[in-house]
Amino acid sequence: MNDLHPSIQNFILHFGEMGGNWGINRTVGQIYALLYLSEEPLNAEQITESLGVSRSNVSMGLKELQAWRLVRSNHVIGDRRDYFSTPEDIMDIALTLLEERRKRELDPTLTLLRQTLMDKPTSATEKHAHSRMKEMCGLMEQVSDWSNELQRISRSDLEMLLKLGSRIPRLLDMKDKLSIVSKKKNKGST
Amino acid sequence: MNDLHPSIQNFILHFGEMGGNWGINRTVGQIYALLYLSEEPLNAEQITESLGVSRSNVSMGLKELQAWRLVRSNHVIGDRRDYFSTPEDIMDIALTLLEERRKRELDPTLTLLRQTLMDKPTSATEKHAHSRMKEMCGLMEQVSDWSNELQRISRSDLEMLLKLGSRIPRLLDMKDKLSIVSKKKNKGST
DNA sequence: CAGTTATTTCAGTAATTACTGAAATTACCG
DNA sequence: CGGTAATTTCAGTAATTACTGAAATAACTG
Repeated sequence: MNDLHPSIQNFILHFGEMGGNWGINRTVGQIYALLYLSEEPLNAEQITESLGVSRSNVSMGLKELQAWRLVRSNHVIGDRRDYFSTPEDIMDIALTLLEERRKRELDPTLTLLRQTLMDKPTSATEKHAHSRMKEMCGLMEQVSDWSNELQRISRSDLEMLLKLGSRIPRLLDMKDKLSIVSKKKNKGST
Repeated sequence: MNDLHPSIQNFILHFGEMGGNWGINRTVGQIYALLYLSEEPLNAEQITESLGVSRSNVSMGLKELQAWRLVRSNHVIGDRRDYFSTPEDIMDIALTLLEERRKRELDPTLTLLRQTLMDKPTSATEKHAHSRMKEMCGLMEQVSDWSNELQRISRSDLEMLLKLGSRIPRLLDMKDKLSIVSKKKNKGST
């Protein structure tokens, strides 16, 4: 943790502290931050020294980050050690994060909801619960679809979409107008 | 936890277990699930009985859910107790969740990044770290803008947007065509 | 304002999660 | 193979977080 520039230290410490809010622990957050800022890939020993945590803790942290697909291991010729790095492209990182969170936070609930909604409710209480679950399921499916679509579309479309910012309503307005136009032209093409 | 229909029980238990992935604890997840499915608002005592946890634990859980703005307290005339419920509209709930998560997961990091990026980097290492932070900051700002925009737009626009699903590229394509048209007509109105 | 009920706070404890160091395993090398 | 370096595993422990019950506080009521 020493011998790092203060601004880099702060970033690493911050990621450690934010770990709680992000569902990862301190060390995992710090490892990620260190690798994210590092110019070249680092081996486990270097990470251990930089962060001042145990070698085994680093090993477990790296495993978790690899499970998240946020860190990958590279190899250097003539060196038996693993070197770790984060993907270069910030957009890759964001998409990975989005997909992994969908998998962990949405999918299990969606599965449960779909199963539960197979049965017809009987009592009034059940009917109400059933309809609440249906609303939740519907929304989660839409969010899940969006997430999947973002993974699919071209990088340039993705960047365009992100840059939209406050111009979203204007875009939707265009959509309306266009679909009216195309309806007139060729009888309703949603 | 007894005297609830199995499908309701499962939902509550699932929310409890998912708590870990969502950054809340088991009890808080269970309280939310119970209130979400409940036909009418419940008081703390009823929640205590339904879930089989201590009264004080329920009190703390409700406090946390209120801090998240996911649960509100209502009052019944001629009854001194607080009754708790979740907002009816699933879209309200989703927007609240989105905003609270932005506040907790994005804003603090954004603040740190902006501060750090005020200083000019000197060494090569620092320069690289600085540029990485800049990329992260830029993306986070775009995501944050989107999140804010979603809060602002009309409910019908929001629903339209959510329903888009796999038609996103088509929409962006329209945007392109339109902006070309308007450029031709009145010399560039980005 | 004395009595009653509802709610919150908080110190102590239970449960869970994170971390370490030692031992085991894996991967490579001559 | 036997030797060595790198990595992982895991039992034990430390640290953190969640939960409880008792006591304090707050909110009403006659």
